[in-house]
Amino acid sequence: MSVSTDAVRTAACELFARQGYRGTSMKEIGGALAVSAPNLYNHIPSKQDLLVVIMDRAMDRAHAALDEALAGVDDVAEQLRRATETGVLDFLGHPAEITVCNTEIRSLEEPGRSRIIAKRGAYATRIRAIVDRGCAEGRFRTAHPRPATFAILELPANATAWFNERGQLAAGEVARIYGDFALDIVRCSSRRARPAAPRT
Amino acid sequence: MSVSTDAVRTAACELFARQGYRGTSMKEIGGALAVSAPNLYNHIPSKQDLLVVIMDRAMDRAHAALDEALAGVDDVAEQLRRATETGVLDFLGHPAEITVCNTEIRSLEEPGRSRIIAKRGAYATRIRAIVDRGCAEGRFRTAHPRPATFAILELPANATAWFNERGQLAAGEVARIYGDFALDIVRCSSRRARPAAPRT
DNA sequence: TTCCGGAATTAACGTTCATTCAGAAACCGT
DNA sequence: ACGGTTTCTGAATGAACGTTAATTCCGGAA
Repeated sequence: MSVSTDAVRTAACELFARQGYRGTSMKEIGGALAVSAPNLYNHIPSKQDLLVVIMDRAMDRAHAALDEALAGVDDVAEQLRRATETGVLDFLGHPAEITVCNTEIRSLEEPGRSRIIAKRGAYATRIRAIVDRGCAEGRFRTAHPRPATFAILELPANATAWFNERGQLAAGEVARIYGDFALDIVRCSSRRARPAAPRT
Repeated sequence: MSVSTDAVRTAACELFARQGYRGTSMKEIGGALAVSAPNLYNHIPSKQDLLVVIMDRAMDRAHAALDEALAGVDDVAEQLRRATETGVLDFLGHPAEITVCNTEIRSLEEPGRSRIIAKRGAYATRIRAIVDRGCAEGRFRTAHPRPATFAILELPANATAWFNERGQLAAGEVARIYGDFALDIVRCSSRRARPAAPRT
């Protein structure tokens, strides 16, 4: 059976996440697929392209997940909760991609770099808009929407960092906990009641 | 004037933060000091040693800053606030060191790696102890002290990430805002009143 | 059976890198 | 002005890297 383009990207993503882009050689990526390094070039144009495509897809997936999470939701507190929960679930479900996104932006070369940074910025802007609306509507009482937005944007990455150290919590519970953190950070006044999670 | 060991470390730290450890060559480090690459070896034993010492010192400084911040403070909420504020101020004051600490652990080789990871773990344990005590005393009402601790540990790094994008806020204000975030996250019931900061 | 195209390999190229070494240059107390 | 020490450089080394080239292998279509 032959090596597929996606298999190369998956193996590369795993190695990039663990060792970094520059710390991973084409030989290692090939080795993960029991294949020689030059053979990879039958399936992908370059090492840099691997990185760009991995990040591009992860960003698109994050945007799509946010679209779906917000569809039909009007309450701004519920929007923020869903956005955060979706982010956490997306991150927990694709830890390697996310690690690469968070640590290898500096390994990107133009023109991919600008495009991916723009996508990341667009995501931040969408979250920021929710926070601002919550403040405008008086639902969020924080006096610092900008720092709060940045803190919230980092929550999913934070969940990824320690999740699975021990397997005590299910992903859904983690997502709910972090959704609460987000509402705590903006000082949401009235939030919808949720069933209590077990103490962790 | 001759190149000092500390000057090499400072220049290396700046470059490591911007380009990554593997993405920075000894020639570049020398170039930053207007000096040849081989000459660096008259002042430092190896490139890896640069990374280890940078991280080691940053960790020691963080521990010392926490010592000082907690000295003579008994109230657990005030402890958490001071710990967070001190962390933010330390990070904002040494952004390059912190960036290196947060992104280049994977570039560490043994035996330095284990030692530095242990120091990082000890710091996390100290913060965790504060959160646990606050919960035990009933001051913190969060049902999830473990995730809360991890979220709080990331706050200083988060502040560093966006600080100075525009110079609107002074470091002290940022520290106070993040101190509030920490208390929000653990759901601290009664917190000491603070003068209001300007809206951001 | 023949033939073609993709998948794979080995060899090789040019580059970059960390590090070593031998010696030049600069500095300093005398 | 001198001798010794420190500081520095250019040349060189061996290894690793991304990538290209030439070639072999194999499965399926004609």
